[in-house]
Amino acid sequence: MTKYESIAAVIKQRIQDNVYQTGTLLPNQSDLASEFGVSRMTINKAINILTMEGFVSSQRGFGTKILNHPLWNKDVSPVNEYRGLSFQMAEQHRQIKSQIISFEVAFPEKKIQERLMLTPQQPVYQIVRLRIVDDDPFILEHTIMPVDLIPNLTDDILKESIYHYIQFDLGLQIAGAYRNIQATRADEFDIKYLQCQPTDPVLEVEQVAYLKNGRPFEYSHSRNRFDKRGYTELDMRN
Amino acid sequence: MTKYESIAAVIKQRIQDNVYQTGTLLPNQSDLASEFGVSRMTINKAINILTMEGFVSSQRGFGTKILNHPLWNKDVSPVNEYRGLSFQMAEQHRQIKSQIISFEVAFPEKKIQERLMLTPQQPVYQIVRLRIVDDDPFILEHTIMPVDLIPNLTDDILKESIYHYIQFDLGLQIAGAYRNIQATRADEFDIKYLQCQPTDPVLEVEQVAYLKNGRPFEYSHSRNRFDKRGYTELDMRN
DNA sequence: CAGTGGTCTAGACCACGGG
DNA sequence: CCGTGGTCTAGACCACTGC
Repeated sequence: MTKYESIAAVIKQRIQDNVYQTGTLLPNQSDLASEFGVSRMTINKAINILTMEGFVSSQRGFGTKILNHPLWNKDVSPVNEYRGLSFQMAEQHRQIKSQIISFEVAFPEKKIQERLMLTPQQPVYQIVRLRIVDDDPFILEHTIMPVDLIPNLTDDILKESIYHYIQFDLGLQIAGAYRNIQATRADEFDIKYLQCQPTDPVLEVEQVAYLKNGRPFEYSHSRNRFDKRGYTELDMRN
Repeated sequence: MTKYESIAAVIKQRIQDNVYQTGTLLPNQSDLASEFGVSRMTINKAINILTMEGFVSSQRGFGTKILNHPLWNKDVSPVNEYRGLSFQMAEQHRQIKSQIISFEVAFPEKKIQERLMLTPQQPVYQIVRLRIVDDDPFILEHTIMPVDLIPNLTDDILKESIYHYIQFDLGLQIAGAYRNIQATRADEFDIKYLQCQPTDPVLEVEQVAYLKNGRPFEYSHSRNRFDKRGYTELDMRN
């Protein structure tokens, strides 16, 4: 934990505790620097985090205003998506189960070779999992990962969290992801496993996720029941 | 344009011109600092931008690797969403027309009062526009904005770009937006104006956009034809 | 005008990855 | 071990806001 992260956490707590009230201004950066015994650049970095997370908004020549946060009750940590669904649900005290529908190894198709930067000879896992939250089918996930990057994947890991395995057991660092979100019609798979009607829409999230070393490690399609789950984001800038 | 923004632009250009090649490492930050005649912190800030935009990925103790960018041909500028659809389409040399379906002023409903932080007595515009790209119906936008924040809105502005008017004519600064993306069924409006079938899915983006001064200035629902438009994002971290 | 945040510097120390 | 990027400092200048 760096200094600016700790300071951001303290200020966030003060906002939540109404020590700093919504609609008012934060103390100026110099005063905060004195209070925390750090340089102003460090305060500036802390405030940048809070800006990205949507808690405050700064204006040169004016000050830093505390915003009425649209997602107070939800998770807005900067690592949001990369802890996987398991973590998110645990935070909301919801029970998640994963049913493995298929788990195979094969050589990648052309499209996958391109997306994951693979040769035709590099095998991939092909995983289909049904994520069940509080006993209701929620998301049908089709995941493809290179075997050489993610070795020794087992049923036990798939039933828990792949992301936990990648980050904590393999020690790999995740850089980010590219996503495309579409609405589509339910297909036979969705009808069977998500228990959709044939005329139901489905929210489809296509994702390619990358490691810090530059290699894509996951290509996935998440098919979400339209009445159970949306996709929420907070997009704030400096 | 700040120094770190210019430097980021130069480095990005070198990547595009293959002066720095995909998969190799960038020169180290000290060398770049010498070359550009700036301090290393400035180089660091420039590289942060490139990281957020998905061009490079840094690892402490190793270096900064140039990534195979998933969106080379698309717009990844950091102000992506805030220039509005008009600007995006102009960049792709596509023709956009806006048909005004309704444009009224009214007192806000309860839900809108909450979302836009208004009293029941503060009037709002209620705008419905059909965005037509290359002569095909594309998006049906329901937009609500407070009259006091966005004065003197006219038909002419609505046919062009509201975002341009807000930023350039009114001089307001946009902080960001909260979005929720859902798949839904087509309703009568969609069928009539987007020329959907009754069984077609629709991609719905609900958005609340904020100014830097903390006031929400827009509540909107964009209903996108499922076969014409998805929602794409690049989500990279440090 | 005084006060604010945004940027920038020239150093420094440290954590980490690789040989 | 060395070289890397990440952080941090104590200042400085500037652009902008509001009065």
